[in-house]
Amino acid sequence: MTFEFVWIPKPPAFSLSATVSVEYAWWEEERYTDGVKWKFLEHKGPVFAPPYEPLPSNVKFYYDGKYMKLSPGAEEVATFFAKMLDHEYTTKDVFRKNFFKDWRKEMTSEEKSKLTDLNKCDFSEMSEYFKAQSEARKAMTKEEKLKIKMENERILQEYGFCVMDNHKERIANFRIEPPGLFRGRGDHPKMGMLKRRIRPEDIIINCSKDSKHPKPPPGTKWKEVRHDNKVTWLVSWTENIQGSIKYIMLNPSSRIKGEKDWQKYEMARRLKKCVDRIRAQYREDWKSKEMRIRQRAVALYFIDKLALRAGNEKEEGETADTVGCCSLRVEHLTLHQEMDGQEYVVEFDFLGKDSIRYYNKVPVEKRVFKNLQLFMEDKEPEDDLFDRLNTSILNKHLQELMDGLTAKVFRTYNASITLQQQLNELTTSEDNVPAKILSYNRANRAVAILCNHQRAPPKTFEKSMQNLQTKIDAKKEQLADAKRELKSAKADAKVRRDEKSKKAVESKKKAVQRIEEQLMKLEVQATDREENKQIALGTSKLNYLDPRISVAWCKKLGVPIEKIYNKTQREKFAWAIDMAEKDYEF
DNA sequence: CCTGGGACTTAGAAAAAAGACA
DNA sequence: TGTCTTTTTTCTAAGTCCCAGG
Repeated sequence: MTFEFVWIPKPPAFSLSATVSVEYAWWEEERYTDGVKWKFLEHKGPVFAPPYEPLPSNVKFYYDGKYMKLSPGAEEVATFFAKMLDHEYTTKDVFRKNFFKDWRKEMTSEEKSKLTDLNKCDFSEMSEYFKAQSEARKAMTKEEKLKIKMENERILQEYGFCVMDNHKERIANFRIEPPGLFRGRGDHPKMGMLKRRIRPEDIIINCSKDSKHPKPPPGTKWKEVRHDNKVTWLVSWTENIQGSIKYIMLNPSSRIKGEKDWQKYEMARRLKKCVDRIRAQYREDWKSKEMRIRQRAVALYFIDKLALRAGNEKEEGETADTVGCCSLRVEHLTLHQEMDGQEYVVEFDFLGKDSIRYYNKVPVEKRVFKNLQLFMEDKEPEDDLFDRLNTSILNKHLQELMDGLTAKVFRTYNASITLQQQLNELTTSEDNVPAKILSYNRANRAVAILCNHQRAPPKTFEKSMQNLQTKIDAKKEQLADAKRELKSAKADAKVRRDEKSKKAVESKKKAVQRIEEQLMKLEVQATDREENKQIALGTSKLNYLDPRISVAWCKKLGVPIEKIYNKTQREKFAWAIDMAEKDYEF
């Protein structure tokens, strides 16, 4: 098994005190069973955001057309806004209002009394300055770029790894989030608020007692150093926008993340074994005389059939207004007794996680339809559809149906089983490799559609499609030429009847074949890209599809694993690549 | 039961790096 | 060898789910 990290040849400036090996197969070792996550943990702490560098004096800020020198604190916050000036965010009312309110808190009392209207603030010189800086960065010489790269590599080597139980592991996010303006997604009531700078005094360090504790920067102190081996994080701090805790944790390639990921798929496979029983049960429950049981059963049906998320309650006004299954409101669905020749159609239209729109028209069984009518009766649009249900009730029920079962397991299960089925349906061993990969992507796509993984169509999508079409046209012409040449070579060979012309025919034939193959590849690529316009495959690949299904498929059909997983993905799924044989079944 | 905090997974956008192309 | 395009990596927000304490 190869399990590679990128090592630079020179030794790091600092070495962790334990003796460790990097290459190891954690999946061959024994696991903790008692909630203990590790016995030894040593790391160097976080990397803080670079301190603020004041603007050069020739970069000016104007208020109401007049130059104004800002105090360092106010200037820093102003630069956050200036850096986003080209972004749509800065045109939004809520963003501007929140920003201005927080900016004023950083101003001196003099500034506060002068700067009273954001519309009169002119950040354009700052904005130009930052654009020029980023241009300058692009235009740096090779040597300068290399120097920066080396420095980053050094920091990675020093801070990017930790030792957990005899093994050196990669840390995922060892850099503290820099200060800036909060960018929520969708209609977020807090967009534009100032995300404050994190100092050592805000930081809680978690490591083992017997490790070399990380040192805070000179002249500073950590908030706390604790030794909690029931959790996996190395560093935490409380963020000021929502008041939630942020963590530094390990990379997906690490043992601690990998084991959990593996477990997740094993849980989904357990669901596979009893899903028929559970489905029969909730169908029975549609008829229950108890409203709460009916609601629970219909919600579970949606979660199973449509792969909806559980839908926890959210605090109103604190976040964007989004919902999942249990938090659906009456206004999010429309019932159609009959639609497009189908009976009992439910039209869903709501914003889900990340304010991604879920829009779907689904024919449902009569009993479900009737239940929905009942749930919606005498309710206002903004009322909860499932007023007798929440995620806690639902999960408690699921727990009783199968040990460890929760709502999200259905998403994992349905995603993985769909991939497996689609791969079986779409691929044949006779196909060539590009055709197999197109089929794989289509199977992956079916899952992404099920899970509603969308992306904004790339800004350059149309152009990139056109470019590809141009290539295809050129290739077609090239093919026509090659065919013509082949024809004349054949005619020539017929007249001459010598070895040389025969050989010429053969080589022309080969050329035609090669070009045909290239053309096919381009056409497949075009199809793939077109179908992928608004669909994001990455999320399902990384979080929902049992990697062993993909590994087995590759092994069975002779597709190199690199065609399916890039380097990062291969690192994350090293366990599956090592374990799964071609006959693996989810 | 209900609430809030805590720990962890999942998510798309944006930035950076790599690759293709002129 | 720079320039444009595509892929990969980084970033951090936004979910899920569990648990403690009232």
